[in-house]
Amino acid sequence: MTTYASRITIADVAERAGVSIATVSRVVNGRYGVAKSTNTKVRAVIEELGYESSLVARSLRSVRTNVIGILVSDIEPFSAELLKGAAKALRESEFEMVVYAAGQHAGEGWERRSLSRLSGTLTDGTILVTPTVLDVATTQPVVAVDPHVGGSSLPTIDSQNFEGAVELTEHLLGLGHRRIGLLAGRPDLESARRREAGYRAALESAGIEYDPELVRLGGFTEETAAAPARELLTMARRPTAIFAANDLSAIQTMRTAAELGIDVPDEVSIVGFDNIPESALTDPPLTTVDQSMQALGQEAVRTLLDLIERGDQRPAEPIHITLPTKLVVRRTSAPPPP
Amino acid sequence: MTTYASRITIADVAERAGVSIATVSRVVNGRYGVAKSTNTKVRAVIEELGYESSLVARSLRSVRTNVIGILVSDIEPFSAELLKGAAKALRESEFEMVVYAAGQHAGEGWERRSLSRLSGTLTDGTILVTPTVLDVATTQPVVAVDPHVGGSSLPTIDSQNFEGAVELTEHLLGLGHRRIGLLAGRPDLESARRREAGYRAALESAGIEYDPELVRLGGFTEETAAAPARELLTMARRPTAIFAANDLSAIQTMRTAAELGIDVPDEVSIVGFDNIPESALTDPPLTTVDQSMQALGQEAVRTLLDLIERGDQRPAEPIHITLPTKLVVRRTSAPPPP
DNA sequence: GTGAAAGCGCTAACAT
DNA sequence: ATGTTAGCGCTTTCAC
Repeated sequence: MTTYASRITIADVAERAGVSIATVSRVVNGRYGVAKSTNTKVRAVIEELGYESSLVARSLRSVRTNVIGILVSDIEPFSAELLKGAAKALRESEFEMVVYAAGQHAGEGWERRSLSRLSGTLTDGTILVTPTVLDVATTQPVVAVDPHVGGSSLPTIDSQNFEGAVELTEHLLGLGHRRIGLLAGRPDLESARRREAGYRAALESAGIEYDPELVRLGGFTEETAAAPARELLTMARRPTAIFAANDLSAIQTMRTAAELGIDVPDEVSIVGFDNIPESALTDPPLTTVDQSMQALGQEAVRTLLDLIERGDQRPAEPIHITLPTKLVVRRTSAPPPP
Repeated sequence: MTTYASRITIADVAERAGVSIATVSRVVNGRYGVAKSTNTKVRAVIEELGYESSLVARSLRSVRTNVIGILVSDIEPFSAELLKGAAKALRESEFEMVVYAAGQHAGEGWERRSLSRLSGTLTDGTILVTPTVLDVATTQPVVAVDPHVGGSSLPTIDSQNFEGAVELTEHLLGLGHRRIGLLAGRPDLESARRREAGYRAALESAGIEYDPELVRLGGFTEETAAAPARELLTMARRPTAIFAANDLSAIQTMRTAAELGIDVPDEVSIVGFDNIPESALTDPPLTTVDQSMQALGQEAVRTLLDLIERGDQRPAEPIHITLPTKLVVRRTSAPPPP
């Protein structure tokens, strides 16, 4: 039942080495103007005591920390993939990263709160993942990934949501489907809107009239998708295919279909969007659109580091990078039942 | 080309509200002894200015931050899964989390460095993921997940590596394999050692002599596994099955087999360990052992929060939680060629 | 009920 | 070459 030891500070090192804390700081940061003998002695003490400067205290004082922040509302399949990509991109740099997950504190405007809590200190720049507000007063470079609202002045990275949705819908049309349900995301999310627009555009090109009856709001989570998925699946004239606006809601739709004893894909085709790893694990594996979440993360890091290097200025030109999507045909899509 | 705005601090709020910063601090933290009218006024200004206290500055001063830290050397499939689990467990608490990824700075002893940089400030406690050293002088509660060395005094969460390896090896034996190669992890990693021990124990029970010729060090990464995998696959008398010590090296082995034109599983069975999502995406999907990385994360969070609640003392009894593993038979394992 | 002031660990002038 | 000092933004006594 020992209590925890107290942390070793720069003062401990200074005292032990018989120098001032300023000197220790100089040694730690490799500044010029320290006698070789002093340097050696201080280094020895640092080693002996196992001292490591506190990122927190340091960041409070100095401008540059060589750490970037990635703010997510939660760590789920989408953000986890993105983080893998970000970490990969960071490996080639001198930067480290802190990920801040707001968790259940992620109510409306979590990104603004998290941003003010971390930015301006701790980090040299920040990546906002699927932020819901974008008019953040920033102290530092900020890059938004897949923001929930469009038309931002912030540098933004997203995917070809519209094109992907068109391709996916055309895939269903090509299989012979004419009654295609849409389990849409929330209308306040930009990516959801674009996917819905793609769905409508593809229908229109095929000369099929848009039927609002076949469209339900599914949100982007399993919880919110359950009820509307059930509605779609239990309609008198059931759609022969359902396009769920993301994989999580597609997976939930498959689950609901299973509960109702409806076979996928023989009785109804179900397709998603994102290509999270989990989508390949469903039974049968899900047909979806790959939006390369890792690439989103990599691109966001590259853009941010570039902005940081560039110094304390916003970019002259608005930055808006859109990455390609790709149809991934697996086995939940098939011709409609006769 | 605007420069970035400067951050709004407690002083800005105080000035605007015509009170001292101490009062603002009291309001922010809900302390007693603030007149109702003052409270209202200060809150209004906070709202107006969009002020949010800096986690960094706050943590420097006060003990409790309601934030836990998770230290990983990198974000890859294993740690990403673990983070998902941790985030899930955190949703039921009032805590938020910061993940610190050391990235390329993750040399020997990264966890000690990262720990001193973050702990004692910023966080109320820390989870160390696959740390290589364990004799950390801690200021706060620390929980280790899947540590690389055994026999630690730190609270530890890991999986039944031994039992899982036994079960996996018995699966191969049951299919009729007698020459089973092992692509082992590094001997300095506890989990790798346990898996190897399980492999040997299963062979022994089956009355098969251990053949060091069939064992190669594969490390736990795709890069390090490539060469030894090739050695195993190109031996004069090739093993009929290969047990790779984790999924990443198993996936690399499959890749190498494909390059050599060796069919999996008809000519050689390949199995892994971990059940990362990627393991189900290989062609054919990989037979492996599930170690429920998400559960590791959840359990680590629960243990840590418990320690934090308990106050500033180390637990009286050593904590060591071992989670069950489960064989996942997919399609890379089959009877040996005749 | 509120403000002044000390100080958390550190860096960056400014002295010497 | 080294030390002294002033903060960074915040919380917390201690006065009033």
